[in-house]
Amino acid sequence: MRIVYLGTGDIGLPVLETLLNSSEHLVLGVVTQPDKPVGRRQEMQASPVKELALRYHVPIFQPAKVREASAVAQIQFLRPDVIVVMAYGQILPRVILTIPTVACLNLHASLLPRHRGAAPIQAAIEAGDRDSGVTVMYMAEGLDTGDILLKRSFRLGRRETGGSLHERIAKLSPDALLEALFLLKQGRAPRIPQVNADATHVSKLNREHGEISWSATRDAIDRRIRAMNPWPSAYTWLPTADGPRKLKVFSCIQSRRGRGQPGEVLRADKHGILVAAAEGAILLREIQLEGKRRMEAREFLLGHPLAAGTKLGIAPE
RNA sequence: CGCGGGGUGGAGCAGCCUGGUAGCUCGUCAGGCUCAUAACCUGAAGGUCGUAGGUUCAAAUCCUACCCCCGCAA
Repeated sequence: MRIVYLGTGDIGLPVLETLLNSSEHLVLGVVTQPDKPVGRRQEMQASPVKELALRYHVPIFQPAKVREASAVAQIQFLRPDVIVVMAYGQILPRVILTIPTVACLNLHASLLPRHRGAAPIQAAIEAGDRDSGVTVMYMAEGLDTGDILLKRSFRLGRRETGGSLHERIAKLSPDALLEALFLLKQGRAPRIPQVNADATHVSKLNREHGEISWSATRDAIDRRIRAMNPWPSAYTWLPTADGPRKLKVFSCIQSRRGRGQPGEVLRADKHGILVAAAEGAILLREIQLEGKRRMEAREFLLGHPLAAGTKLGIAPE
């Protein structure tokens, strides 16, 4: 089929690459977000999707707003059978949804209607979901409200992180899409409305979502640390002579033992830094002080002695 | 020129402001203690102090330029 791909995030790379290599399908063009200044030096950087499209010499479109008439006209001009959208980063106007002759599909990184919105991967882990996966749906005007074509799911691991789940979904998605396209071609693709009553919504993540609340349960803290790893990463505040400094936490182990004020360091030794939660405690394993590299807590303690009783999580004024 | 922290034996850090013997915790190696050990004791090896210039009798420390790592911001 003739396909136009809209995407920016790297979670869609396996999907796009599969389409590009497919003999069944033809990628007519790729629409992705404009290059943006990025990093400490604010250098312009292309999206990973653009890089991939460049290697395959596929026409690339980077409208500031896809709703602009010129952008819409360009997509129309390509005359796609199917539009495939994954992690594009802009809401599509109705006029685009009606361009493809067969279907306008979106791949969403959750089992809809659960976790509609911008950060479904982190949400699934933080919520403690048993399963996650990818949903292929027909796009509608609402945010992730379209009818479902198919879903692929799997069980979440006990130590699943945002990063690992992101990768699993990325790898699973090409297969889900190929099957959806196959069903469409055969004319027997299902169209299952979402049960709106079961829907949950997740807003776009910002950094504050990563702040650890030590008055939460140890399980909630563990889930947050795993969900935010590696981005935006969970963090707390470490008191120093120069005031509180941000301490990122990448991994931890729940501990049933230990009692103290929430946020209080109970012990700091080669096993890690044991911090009291509302009930039980959390053993910090892999951490990073701002300005420093990421390292094991054991390593960190060699150069930063940490006395029991120190209170973590007190933000600067 | 977006803001800020940092580069010191293999690892993590102190020392720099107020130039003048290279320090701490750990690791490594050897020996000892022990039924035994990731524990403890004793000893040893290992450093162009990011790079290149400059100031000085003397630079890890002061000045200049550059390279690299990281946090914020996007």
